[in-house]
Amino acid sequence: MEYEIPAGGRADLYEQLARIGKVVVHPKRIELLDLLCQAERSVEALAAAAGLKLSTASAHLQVMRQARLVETRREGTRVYYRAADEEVCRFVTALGDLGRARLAEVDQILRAIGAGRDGAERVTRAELLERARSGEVVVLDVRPVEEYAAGHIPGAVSLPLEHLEARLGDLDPGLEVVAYCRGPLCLLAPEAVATLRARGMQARCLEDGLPEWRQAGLPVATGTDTLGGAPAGGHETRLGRRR
Amino acid sequence: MEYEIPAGGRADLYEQLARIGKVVVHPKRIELLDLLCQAERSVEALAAAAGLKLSTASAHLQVMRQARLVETRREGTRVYYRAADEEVCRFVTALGDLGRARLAEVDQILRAIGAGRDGAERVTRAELLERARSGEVVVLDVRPVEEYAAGHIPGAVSLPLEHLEARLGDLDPGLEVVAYCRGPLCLLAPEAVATLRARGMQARCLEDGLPEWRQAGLPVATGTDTLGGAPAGGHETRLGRRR
DNA sequence: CTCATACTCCACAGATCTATGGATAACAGA
DNA sequence: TCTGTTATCCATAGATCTGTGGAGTATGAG
Repeated sequence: MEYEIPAGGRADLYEQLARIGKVVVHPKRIELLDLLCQAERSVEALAAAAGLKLSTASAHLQVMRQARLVETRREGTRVYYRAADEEVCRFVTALGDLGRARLAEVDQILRAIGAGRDGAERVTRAELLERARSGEVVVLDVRPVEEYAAGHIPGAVSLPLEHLEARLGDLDPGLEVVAYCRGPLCLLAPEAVATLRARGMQARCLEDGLPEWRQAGLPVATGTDTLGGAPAGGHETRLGRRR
Repeated sequence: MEYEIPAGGRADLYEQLARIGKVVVHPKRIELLDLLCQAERSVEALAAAAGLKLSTASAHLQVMRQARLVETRREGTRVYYRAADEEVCRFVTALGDLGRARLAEVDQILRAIGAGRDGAERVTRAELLERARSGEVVVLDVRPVEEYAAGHIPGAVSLPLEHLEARLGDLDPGLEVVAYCRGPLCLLAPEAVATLRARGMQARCLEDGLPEWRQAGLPVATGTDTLGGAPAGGHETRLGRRR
């Protein structure tokens, strides 16, 4: 059921753009797209992450595919979806930015849930680059490991929020921590920072998340060669002292 | 009928963003928003421009207002709508960019209608700035006068496409013309350039349109102090020799 | 070949959206 | 106050969208 090539004039142009609009008219589709901007995932994983039945998730994904915003890759019996293009992530970012700029409710929700910028200034990308080079800070990627593997700030350490408590002792108390997550609408990094500060550690959030980092043209590393969140090889690894 | 403040958690966040999505799910609303990114207009004018009945246009505008993407100003018996924010225009631009990047149909339509980049490279903003400073080119704003009045490139001359033929003689044949319009999805400038070239004149399109110019942080002039498109004060004015 | 897994497709009922004509409201001018 | 203009609101019928369970399909393992 491919889209036929439109015959008419200008009107069709906006009709085509509305195909994209159709994707972001449903909250769950925005959520799915947001997830896909972090890393590719199977339908099952997406359904679980967004709290959807499999058939429903699949249907949503078809809508996104018809708008060409996502593409698929088959691996055995499993189908992996991914954002089709960097431009797609830029669009999702723009949507989030617009939401924060225009909808007071968005800020209210963020604040209510706890993303309150509790007095803490965020670290700018420029500042992080400078301070990371001189080894003054540990950069913590608090997203799930799959997302870290799909792309992360070079030199960042993967430590998913769920494992933070367990590995607190491995963090060098002498170094400041800079945590980042999916972006300004994501609460992982703010929560991590709150936890760390409760223990008296120096910690701040990075402005925005990985997608924005990538969109800024900064380098992104892939793979999970570093110490993962799930302590695989015992606990003798010490975070924040790499080289 | 204001929106109630959401109580729940993360889910509401995407629900809020979907309010914005709701605006761009309908082709006519995208068209209206696109128009409003150029200049404010009355409901009547918008309805006419988009080919809608008054009541239908009003309904669409209400949707856009509930999403806080547009604001209104009353003047006598007439209500003027405008884009609420520069961020709104950025979002519309991002939508268009995504459409051109992902939907082959969009490019096809543009090409079919005649926006074919007929071999002609477009002028970059940087190049225009440089060449305009040395007075080598005439910058032509071929959008309707209202849009020119609402904002234009400083030094640009307003000459709506519909009046181009009539005022061809006023253009200095020795200067190259750079025409611009609403943006990459707009056909006014390409048509103007085609017309000029058919007369053997040197003419090129500017890359993108005024919204992108503004978003690039470049200066924008308002008002219509210059020679308008409708020859008001006779024809003795000669275009392209301003100082 | 058979079975299990991971998806996609389908039919359908309930909800939501759209366009439209006419009623209502706000305002300017006389 | 009365009238004409401009815009919003309302009821409604027809179209489209959503979620769901179950049937159908592709792939891999045994």
